[in-house]
Amino acid sequence: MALNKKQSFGKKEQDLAECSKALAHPARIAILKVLAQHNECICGEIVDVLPLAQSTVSQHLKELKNAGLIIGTIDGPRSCYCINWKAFEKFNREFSFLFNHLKTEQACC
Amino acid sequence: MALNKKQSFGKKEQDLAECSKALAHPARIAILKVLAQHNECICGEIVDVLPLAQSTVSQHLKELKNAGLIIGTIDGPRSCYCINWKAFEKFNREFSFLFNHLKTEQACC
DNA sequence: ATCTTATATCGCAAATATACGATTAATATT
DNA sequence: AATATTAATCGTATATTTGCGATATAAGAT
Repeated sequence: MALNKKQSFGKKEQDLAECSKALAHPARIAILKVLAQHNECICGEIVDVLPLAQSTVSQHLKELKNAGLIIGTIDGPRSCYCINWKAFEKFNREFSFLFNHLKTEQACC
Repeated sequence: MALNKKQSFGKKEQDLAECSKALAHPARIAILKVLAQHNECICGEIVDVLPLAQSTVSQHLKELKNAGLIIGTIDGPRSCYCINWKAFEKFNREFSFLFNHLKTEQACC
């Protein structure tokens, strides 16, 4: 039975995996790309650009928000999203930290 | 129906997502950590360290291998894995490239 | 007050991922 | 040749993700 074994791992491993999971879909990468390219926040424009239904895009946005990778603010009847650069830098740092141990002295393979 | 819409996105988005997906489980992060810490390749030692069955670990290793993040060579009756640093560097480069556009001039949120 | 617009949420179906025990394959050891 | 060891694969159950239409919510326009 696929019981949840994820909790058996350390917090750092879980956090990194969680963050990676948020990036694990081309639609969410595409959303981030759009947000990065526009200096100002966007909302339903993302729906126009992506080949997905509005409800699906909304769900992807929610996942990115939950992972802390984007920030969403309500602006009248519309929502405004933008990238949380601090979270990205943290991700990058954690990522590098974990694998910067023996990069130089690789003995095999 | 959850038809595969992933193919509707660009190759770069798909590749990045694919790579991220490989990192999207704490077990696989843990495996990579073990491989990074040991200068030499490992195999069933990973099974001893992780709280998972042998078959499950084997499956995770396969996914990491398919994503190109690790390299596996057969050494007699045992298998020997190690990190593919080049793939990691490529991932890091792609990742940074995608989000290094407007990091500095953030106007909102 | 009603209508429009923008977005989130719900409910569902299909697809994928996770996990394990059992089995298989391949090599060493006896 | 028979046995033990190591790891991959198969079959299966369960859990999670993906995707959409329909509906709800919330604010602005008429």
